[in-house]
This record gives sequence, C-alpha cells and structure tokens, in this order.
Amino acid sequence: MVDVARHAGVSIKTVSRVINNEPNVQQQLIDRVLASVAELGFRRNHLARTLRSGQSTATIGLIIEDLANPFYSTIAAIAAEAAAQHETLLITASSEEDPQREQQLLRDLCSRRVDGLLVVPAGYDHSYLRPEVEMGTPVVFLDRPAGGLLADTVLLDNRGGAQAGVRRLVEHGHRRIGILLDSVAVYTMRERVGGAQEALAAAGIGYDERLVAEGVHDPDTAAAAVAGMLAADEPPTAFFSLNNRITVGVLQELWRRKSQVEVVGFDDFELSFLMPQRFTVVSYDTRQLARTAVDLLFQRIAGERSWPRTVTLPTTLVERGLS
Amino acid sequence: MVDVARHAGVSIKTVSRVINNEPNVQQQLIDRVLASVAELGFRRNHLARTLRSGQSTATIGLIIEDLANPFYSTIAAIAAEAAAQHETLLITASSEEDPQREQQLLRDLCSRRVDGLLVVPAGYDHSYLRPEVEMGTPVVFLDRPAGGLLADTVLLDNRGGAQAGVRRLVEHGHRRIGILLDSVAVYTMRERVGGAQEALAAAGIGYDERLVAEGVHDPDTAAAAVAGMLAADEPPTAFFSLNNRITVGVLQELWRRKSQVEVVGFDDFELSFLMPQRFTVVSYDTRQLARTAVDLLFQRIAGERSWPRTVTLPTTLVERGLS
DNA sequence: TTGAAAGCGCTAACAT
DNA sequence: ATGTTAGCGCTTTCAA
Repeated sequence: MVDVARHAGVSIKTVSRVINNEPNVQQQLIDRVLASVAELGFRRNHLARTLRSGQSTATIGLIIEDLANPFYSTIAAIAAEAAAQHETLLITASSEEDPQREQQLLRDLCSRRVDGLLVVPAGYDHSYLRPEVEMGTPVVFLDRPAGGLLADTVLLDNRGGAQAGVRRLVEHGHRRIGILLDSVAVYTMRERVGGAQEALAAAGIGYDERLVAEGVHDPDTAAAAVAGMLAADEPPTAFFSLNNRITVGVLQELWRRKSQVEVVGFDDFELSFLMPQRFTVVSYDTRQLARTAVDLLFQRIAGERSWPRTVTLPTTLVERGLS
Repeated sequence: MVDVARHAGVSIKTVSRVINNEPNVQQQLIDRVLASVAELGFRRNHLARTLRSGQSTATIGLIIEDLANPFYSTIAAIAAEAAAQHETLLITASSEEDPQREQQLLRDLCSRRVDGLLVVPAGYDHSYLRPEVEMGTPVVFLDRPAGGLLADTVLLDNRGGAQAGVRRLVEHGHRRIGILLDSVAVYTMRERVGGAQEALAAAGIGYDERLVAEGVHDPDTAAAAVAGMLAADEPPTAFFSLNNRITVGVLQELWRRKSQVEVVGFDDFELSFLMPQRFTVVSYDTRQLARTAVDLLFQRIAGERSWPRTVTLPTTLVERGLS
C-alpha cells in the first residue's frame, strides 16, 4: 500500500480510502490510485485488515465427519452457498469421528478468529469451547447435540423416525424384524435403536438379541448379516436397517437370493428409486437441516442474542425402488 | 499475549517463546506461562502471527463447481485429508460454473494469502492469476485446463475414454449409436464428444445429427431424449451417455420400456452395480486425480520450482448393473 | 537466558 | 478533502 501511495503520489490513507470506496476523495485521485493499483498488481492483505479493524474475518468454519459422504457434502454445499451470500468464505474440515481431531480443528479455527462455527460433533464434551462462545464466537451444532455446552442445535427426529419405520412393519404383520446398525457409539444410532425398541415394545414384541446385528459398517457386512439371519432357525420376516449404507447391502443380498423380504431403511439416498425391489425409507430433508443451522449461525453472527434454541426436524416414510 | 506476560510476570517475548516451543527458556518460566495461558484462556491469534512472520498462512483454497456433486466432494475430501496431513486448513468454494464468481473467489483467496490454490476452472481465461503465480502462490488446475496461464494441470483422458466406449459398441455390431450429452460449453464434454466422433469416423460410421442429443442436463431430460430417439424412424440400437446423470436417466427409461438396448456411460457412480440392467461405464479414479493434484500443489508449496507439468490419467471400461 | 524495540500491512482516530 | 500517527497481536532483531 505504501508502494501504491508513492507511485500515485498520495498518502497511504488516501489509498486506503480508495480501496474501501470511502467517500470524500477527488475523482482525479481515485483514478490515479486505481491506475497504480492495477499497474503494481496490488491486492489488499485481508489478514492485516482484519487484524487492525478487529472486525469479522468473513470466514466461517464447518466441521463434519467425512466430506466424501453425501450427507455431509450436502451440508457443506448449503453452508458454502449461504456463506457466499454473506460474502464469507468457508473452511471445511473432517473430524473423521475422532474427538481429539475435532478439538484440534476447533482450536485451530478459533485461533484464526472465524466469525462462527458449524459443527457435527464427534466428541461428547465440548466444554472447552465455552471460553470461545463467551468471547462471542457463535457455534451451531447439527445432526448431533453438543456435550457440556449450551448452544444452538439442529437435530433430526431419529427416534420418531425409527418408531415410525418399525410401526410400519408391525402393521404389515411382521413380528420378527431383523435390525441392522452401525455402532451405538454414535448418537444418531443410539436414538434410532432406542426408537425401534420402543416401537417393538409398544407392539408387545420382545427384544430378541439374535435379530439385532451391530457393527455393520459397510454394505458387505450388511449383506453377510442378512445372510446369517436368514439362515437361522427362526429367520426374520422383515429388516429394519439403520442407515443407507446398510440398506444398500441388505437390498443387494435380498436381490441375490431373489427374496422379497420387506425392508425399511433409515436415510434416503440418491438412486433409491432405481433399486431392484420395493422398500421403504425413513426420509428427511438434509438441505433443510443444513439451512436451518446456517441461518441460525448467521443470525448469531449478525448479533442475535436470544437464548440458544434446539430445533428437531421431522422424518417421513417414503416408498422407493422399482416394483 | 500482553495479558499473559503480565499475569506470569515475564516479558511478552518469553510468552512467545513458550507458545512456539522455542528452546532456551527455564522450565520454571515455561510452567508459569503455561499456567497463565490456561487460566486466561489465551489462544494465539494466527492472523497476527502470519502477518508479522510473513510465513505461510497454513491454508489452501479449493474452487470447484458444486460441492454437492459426488465427483467434486470426493476431490474436496482428498484435498481436506492432504491438507490435514500438512497441518493446513482448506477453504472450499463453489464457482457454480460461473467464471465471474470464480474470479471473485480466487481474488478473495489470494487476498487472504493462501499458500496454494486448487482449481477446477469454470472460465476460459486465467491470465489474471499471473501476478499471483509470479508472486509465488502455486496454482494447480484439475479436471480441466487453465486458459492463458501456464500451470500444473491434472486431467482425465476424456477423449480416449469416449473413443474406447464407442469402440466397444461398434465391436458389438452397433452402427446406430445414440449419443447424449450435457453441453459442449464444458471442456470435458467437448473432449468426450470429440472422442466419440473420432471413434465413429474410424469405424466408417457417419455422424448422424438425429442420433445426438445436446442439452441433457438431468436424468429426466435424458429419459425423454431416449424415448424420442427410440420412437424415431431408424432408432439407435445402443446409447452412449456422456455423464453419469444422463446414464441414470437412460437406464430408467430403458427399464420402463423393458428394453435391453446396450448402454455405455461415461463416469462410474456409487450404486452403478445395483442398476436394473447390465451396462458399461467409462471409469476413472477420481481419488487419484485429486491426490495427484494435491501432491503437486504441496510439492510447489514446499518450494519445488520445476517447469509446470500436465498429467493425464487413464480411463477403463467396466461392466456394471445386475444381470 | 531474557527482554526491549521495531515492524508486518492495514485502518481508526485525529490532525490539518 | 487529505495526511499523520498510533496501534491491532504477534514475531524478528538485537541488546543485555
């Protein structure tokens, strides 16, 4: 900026005024400065600007589990879109379900003085964020609640969705329902399992451990689990899958066996309508989840000081697959 | 930092030394400073650090077209992973195929002094980046080449892949091949169309405009285009689809008609193996594309000064779908 | 081993 | 309408 000022024969402050479109500068000087800026290839250092003005960095941070997962990339896309509308950039980072890494990333983002944080939490304790929150950095949690910190949160009705899914199967006369899930270490899975158990209990169906497969992390494991359950003495007459990866494995195994066992799966997915058999998904609006969270965040950034809110979004049952 | 220094009864420089794990500080002072840091909730301002030291911001920028698209989110995930390994954060932004927006975003990222840029270019002219590149900001382009700028570039062999796809159909005896594409405004589409035409010409098959549908932006349009072509006087006996969204529409329409017309589609996709009919995809390794580009970028950031390279990655034909 | 002072590039506050 | 000076929070330089 000093160089530009010298080149244009004005003071550094005048350059600053021109760069920032401040009023009260002669058109003649504006032109001269702009010419020098162009000639010298000057570009304002946004970091220095932020440092001095103490204002916003025009940056928000997003922490998710895995950017390659469509659920999270949808969230990231919505966040990026909203950020762009607020002339803000988005720093995205994956915690990979590792609370240590999550904490490290959040600290790093805070040290860069982001204007706000959007977090799909991996850890159980976020009390370490309290100083930041008290210093005025808004944080919004989504998909899972924070631990040890009062903050805005946007969740899905996992419990209600699972209840509805199981209820649907019960209504169709099923009493032996195979349940497949990833890991109860994850909040959403615990909620979904809880909802499924509640719905079974409400129907007077006892909880049979042989009909529950945990640790199903991918489609192949899901297929194997389905094969195992179907080979048992009293096989299930329907399956309830607790996430879409599992659902895919279940459908694949059923297709292999030309079996038309009824399936309900949590989470919709892009090509569900082209799957080779009819099934039902517990669906929700990922974009709305993200949008709600991002809107909340930008309201906070704009100065909103009301008590932290928790929003829970509904799920619906939808028929999918080719009949 | 001044507060910490006062609280610990040392100079600000000693605090700096402790924070940065510099040697030559008494253990006693280290402990005192660390205690004060913890008590006051001090967090180093990364912006100020960068400003003074003139060193790296430990940030890279990634510009893609649409974060919600699995192709781009895979790239973003790889970039984020590599960034994490280099203790660097990733700013992600979508240009939405808008050259103006792309330029705006790139300027913004440069003004934040990112250490490097990864760009899937939307525009045709990137000469405005030359000053930045000359000032030492490395830029790597991926999936599409830059315009008016010599820079590292990682591409896919779109032309070769399309040739192979058409050749496969010709070998199977097809002479009337319906070709469906998005828009030739996009580099990759131009390359793919070019490759398809070359393969047709090599087989002595004339280019029949009635067998080419442009402007197919989504599965529904693709389905409609397929229906239209099949209803014509001399319908195609096979389809070559130039991206995976189109392929999905084609498969859907063929399934509706219980038609088993042969299909080759560019781009693999996650659930291709569960599609309701056999087809062939022109596949490539998106992760390798991204990894190659990111590795190149971090080599440049580390100081590599060799002549810019262009890498082209191969494609393969793969059978997909349920038989 | 520790500290004082200067300065990174910019803007706020105050002259002129 | 324009310029001067101080200072954001940190690191670098150099002195003690």
